Amino acid sequence: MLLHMAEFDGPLTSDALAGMMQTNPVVIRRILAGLRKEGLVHSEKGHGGGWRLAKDLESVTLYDIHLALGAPGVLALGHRTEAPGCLVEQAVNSAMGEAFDAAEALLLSQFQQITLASLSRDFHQRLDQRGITQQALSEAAHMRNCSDGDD
Amino acid sequence: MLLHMAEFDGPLTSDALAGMMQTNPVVIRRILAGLRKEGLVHSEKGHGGGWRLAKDLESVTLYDIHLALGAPGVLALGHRTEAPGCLVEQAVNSAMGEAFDAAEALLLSQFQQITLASLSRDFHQRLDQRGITQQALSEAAHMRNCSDGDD
DNA sequence: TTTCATGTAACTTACATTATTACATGAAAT
DNA sequence: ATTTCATGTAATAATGTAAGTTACATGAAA
Repeated sequence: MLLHMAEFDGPLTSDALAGMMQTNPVVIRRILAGLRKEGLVHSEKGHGGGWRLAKDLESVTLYDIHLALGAPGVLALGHRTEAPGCLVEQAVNSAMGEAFDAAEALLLSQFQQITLASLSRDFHQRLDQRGITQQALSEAAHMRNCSDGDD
Repeated sequence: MLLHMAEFDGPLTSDALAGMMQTNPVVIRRILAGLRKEGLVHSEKGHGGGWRLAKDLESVTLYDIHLALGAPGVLALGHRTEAPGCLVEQAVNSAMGEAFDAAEALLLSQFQQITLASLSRDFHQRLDQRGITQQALSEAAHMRNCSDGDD
């Protein structure tokens, strides 16, 4: 979504973004409200209002976004109990916890390497390969980018 | 659950296991049915029936169990669409996919290092630290191990 | 003053997981 | 043989979480 905002010149409304992301405007607002708290986006009310990126593409990583989204759990396999009385469970949690921590650390360290700028470059490369000219970086072009595929 | 079975001398019924795991007997059967297909456990009907480990503790790793459970997704953050038309989404999926694959590979490689035997050793170490004698490795002892804590 | 857009709370829907019920199958004890 | 016990499995219900929706307040520009 941030990349879509990056391509568009001017603010994008929750409605427009909801159309791109195929979801509800309120869902967009909920998500972007979190990102705004971390200074990633900026919003304006009223006529000509909407959402706008607040930072340079080079300075925002997937890790920043992850944190801004509340650092949700990355691993689907979870320990049930935090401090179980069962010693068997303690042993299992201990061993799996180490493995989980290592995997999560690796994932997040990679997130820190992925900037919005790098993703944007990749996106434009794919655009060129598809043979679409750079002329129209308008909302219409965005819509096309998102619906031109096979879905 | 397999470690509980390892400690107990003789077959354990779904009911007994459900008590230990604080869930329903049918849930136990469903799970263990999957493990049985991979040869990890064995079941017997009727009087004196129940569930029993089918393999040596040294020869079973968390990875084996993971596979036997159907190799469920390990990562909670997922791509929505498999082959999206949106080029932005393609770029994001590509970058995140690499990070995910690396993290998952690391986690599973660690699972391969963790055997039931190693977990059992850790468990017995914790038992000793708690000062419980080895004398009673009966079901009663199991129940105590699981309820003696602070939960 | 109207229109547009965000800000939020409250509520509803949808989905996946887990739990439960019910009953069939098979094995051992009586 | 028949009763008892335990798994095997399908069908259904309950639960919890995420997503979607409605409604309305707030603020800004036309």
